Amino acid sequence: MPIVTLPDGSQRSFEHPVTVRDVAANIGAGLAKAALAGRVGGALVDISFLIDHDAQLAIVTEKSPEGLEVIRHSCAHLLAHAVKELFPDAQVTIGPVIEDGFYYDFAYKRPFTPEDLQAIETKMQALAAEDLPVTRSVMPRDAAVDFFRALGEEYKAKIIEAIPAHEDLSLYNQGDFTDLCRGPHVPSTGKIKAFKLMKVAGAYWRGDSKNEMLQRIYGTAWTDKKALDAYLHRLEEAEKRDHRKIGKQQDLFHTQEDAPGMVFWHPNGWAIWQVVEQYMRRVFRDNGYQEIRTPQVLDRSLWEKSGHWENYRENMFTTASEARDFAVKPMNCPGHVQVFNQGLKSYRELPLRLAEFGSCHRNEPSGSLHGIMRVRAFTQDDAHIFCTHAQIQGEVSAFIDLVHTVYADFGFTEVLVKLSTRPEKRVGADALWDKAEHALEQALNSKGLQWDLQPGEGAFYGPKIEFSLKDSIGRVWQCGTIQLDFALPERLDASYIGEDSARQVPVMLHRAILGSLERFIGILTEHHAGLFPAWLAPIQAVVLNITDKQADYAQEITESLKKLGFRVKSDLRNEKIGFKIREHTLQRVPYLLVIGDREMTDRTLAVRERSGKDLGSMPLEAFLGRLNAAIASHGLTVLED
RNA sequence: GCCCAUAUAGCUCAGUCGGUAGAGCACUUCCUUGGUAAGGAAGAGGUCAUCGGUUCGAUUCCGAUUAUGGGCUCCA
Repeated sequence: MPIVTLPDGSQRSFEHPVTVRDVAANIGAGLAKAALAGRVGGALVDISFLIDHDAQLAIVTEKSPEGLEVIRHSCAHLLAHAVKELFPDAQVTIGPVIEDGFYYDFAYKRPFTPEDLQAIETKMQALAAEDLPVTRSVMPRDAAVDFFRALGEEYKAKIIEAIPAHEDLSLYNQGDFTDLCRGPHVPSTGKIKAFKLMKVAGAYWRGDSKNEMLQRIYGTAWTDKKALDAYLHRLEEAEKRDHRKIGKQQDLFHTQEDAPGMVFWHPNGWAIWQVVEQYMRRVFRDNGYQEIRTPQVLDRSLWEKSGHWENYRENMFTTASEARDFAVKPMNCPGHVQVFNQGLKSYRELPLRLAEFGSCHRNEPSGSLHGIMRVRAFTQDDAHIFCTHAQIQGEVSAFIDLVHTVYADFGFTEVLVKLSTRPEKRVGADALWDKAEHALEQALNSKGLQWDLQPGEGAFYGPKIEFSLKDSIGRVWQCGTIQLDFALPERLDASYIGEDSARQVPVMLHRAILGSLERFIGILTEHHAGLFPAWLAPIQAVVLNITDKQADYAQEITESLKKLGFRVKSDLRNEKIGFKIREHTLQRVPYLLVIGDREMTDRTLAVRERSGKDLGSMPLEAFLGRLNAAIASHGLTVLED
């Protein structure tokens, strides 16, 4: 005689065991129709699930995040169903829910074409229209292996074989299609109303590059057409702010075949770079770092000593001269240790913080290159802190504050933090790891920060903290990191004289805030959708004359602004003012300074923001006040656009 | 590196069922001196990514290479 407790605390008792569907119907016919699944206790179940004892129950509809997940999962099955109908000899593998949708991996003798995709989607729509009931059944593991093997589904059989023998498995059936699945699923295919297949791509079986390549079909699914359209619209918006597109439009940089994965910075892009670099240089200076510069190319023996030659040789650019092998540096740390090693160091000199805008080259796999976000030549805001074990926590703690300050200055207020601990393959004694992980944890907790633990994800030489920021459209970018290193100082013979006059090996902290400047500028570009705030904008203002009568005055204004250090240019072309305004607005110049006869007579400027807002005429000094305020605020308090 | 797709003017793209190509914008010249998102006219501009094959003939078909894009793997 189950008593069912609903989320609002109300209770209903029943004479017999009841299904989730029964309870929903008992509450109301509308709810019964809307029910997609149930949550009994903590577990998600089908609406056919039988409740035979007292339980907490929530009816899951499309209004809840779980409901949407169930729809997406069922949509993945619908995809597999359609593929099996159209391509009976394709084999199914797995089809999980992912952010915004789902995918399903298939093994098939030939690649799916875009036309296939269209046909599959049409088939899916037909199967959804049939509103086929989705039913669950249970089978012992070995029977399930035989069942799928009989169907010729080798991959599925392999998946099931990996499950312990004593377990029963649930199978879901719709029409002629049956798939192994934990569930739950929607009660019938008609509940899947708004979906679209997005793309087909290769994916390794079990995610291992040694395995064969399967074909993954990506799809998106939503509760209704409106939500689907909104999602597709979001994708379009994201595409509009693609840094590669904006980089071309605003003449920031280019890449070409001769230097894959390496960036040619144009004056506009380099202006942004300089702002970022000079800003970080100041951060270094104000926080006890000393900037250095180390060689680009170093002898092979150094890389052998550091261990890079052994582990990363494939990804290093090498060169040779006079019978010696060299490698272009993929990291700055070995070079920084060389600087540390010059002269005898005392514990009194620690912590020693050495910073470098280190230009590194890594021969990344060709398939992983992406615009300026993933490149082969990049520059980090890199620094290494040499310190004692006792200093670790203090240094990490100060760094956590610094990361947040810097991100806030760039307009990123939401920062996600992750702590990665010892991996299986590692160097250093466990006692050392205990201490190091503890120090990082303490530092995080002392800040009252929310953070996630990633067990086993640390580097082989030490644990690390990673900092990710969220951009204006909610995407997460991992940028900052601080990593403890117990191995490299020892390998490269770094030491200092301790209080006890004995030689000690310092701990080394690798740390970066922005990460790769190339990538960070890409992130900034997409974050701002090309509307760089005044402090970052490559051109901060353009002076426009109405007719060439005002050309001299316009030049004079331009020159005085340039002398004050602003990035300003004039546009004296024989064009109509509307034309010039359109061009520079499209170039996202923050301020347009229009000069006609009136302004020339009054010694003023007519100021227009790129948003189109007319600020009226003002003397140069008044504009300077405004520009300086906008720059100083980093665009964070002066709202525009 | 692996799978799939793509590569045509400075940019965005069309096109050629195999007979060496076209638009808009940009560019140059001329006219226009115009007050807040495109004034007008004329002109110039392409070894159709590279290399090879098929063919009387290839930008088009086939193959390879390179790069780019979307994924997968990787990211010290």
